[in-house]
Amino acid sequence: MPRAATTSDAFNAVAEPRRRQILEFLATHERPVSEIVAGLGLEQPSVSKHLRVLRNVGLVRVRRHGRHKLYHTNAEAIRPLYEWTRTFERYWTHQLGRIKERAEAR
Amino acid sequence: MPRAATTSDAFNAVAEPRRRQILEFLATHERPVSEIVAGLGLEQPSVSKHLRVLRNVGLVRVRRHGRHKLYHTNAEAIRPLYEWTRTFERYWTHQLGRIKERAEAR
DNA sequence: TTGACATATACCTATATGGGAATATAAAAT
DNA sequence: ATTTTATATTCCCATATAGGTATATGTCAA
Repeated sequence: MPRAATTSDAFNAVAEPRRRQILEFLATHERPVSEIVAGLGLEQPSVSKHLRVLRNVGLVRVRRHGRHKLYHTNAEAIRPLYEWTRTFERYWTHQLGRIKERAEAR
Repeated sequence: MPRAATTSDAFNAVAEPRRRQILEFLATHERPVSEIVAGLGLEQPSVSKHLRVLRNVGLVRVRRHGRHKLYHTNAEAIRPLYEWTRTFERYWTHQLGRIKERAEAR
């Protein structure tokens, strides 16, 4: 079985560095594709493809404006990733947690 | 160009659901491979392979104990993911942020 | 309608899977 | 030394890329 599709969930979509860049770039304002191309120095078809993946998992939203399409990051979709990583917070914050953990392991 | 290797960074390693399960399972105590196999209902070779990926990106640590190998999650390696997702926090917490953002977009 | 601009899709290619089965390696037990 | 137990690795296969190039679709302008 091959790896899961990038369109299967936000975790997979975000695994690609360029897509993370795009999400950062679109977090503050909505922007047309051409600005992403110019801003990040990527090929236009490449950007469109990444946007498609991001759109499929709900990480970005679009609206038409004239002949442009304005994309922006939908932060809500990143939240589950945040929540998941956050469940490990206690394990890196308190050294105590680790020491305790090792004691329990015996 | 194919997708980046799962061993390239934590983002890629964590994109696989089973690996996330393993990380959760090994967060509290260290455990031998056999317990992961039994606990998550996966094939042993599959678990070994996932552990290899996780080890390569520093998401888990190992130590020998008799003929067992005890694995445990290295939460520190998850922290960068947490930090990255956290940068989007203001965009989902305050509705204000969004309204402001839309105003700026014009 | 025709042309120019903005995005999206199609097609091709090299590559990295992840699972399953079989086998290899390592270390304790007898 | 041999056997048993615990993990790791190898091989094979179907599949999903991500980039590049060319082309299609969509929308406004003249």
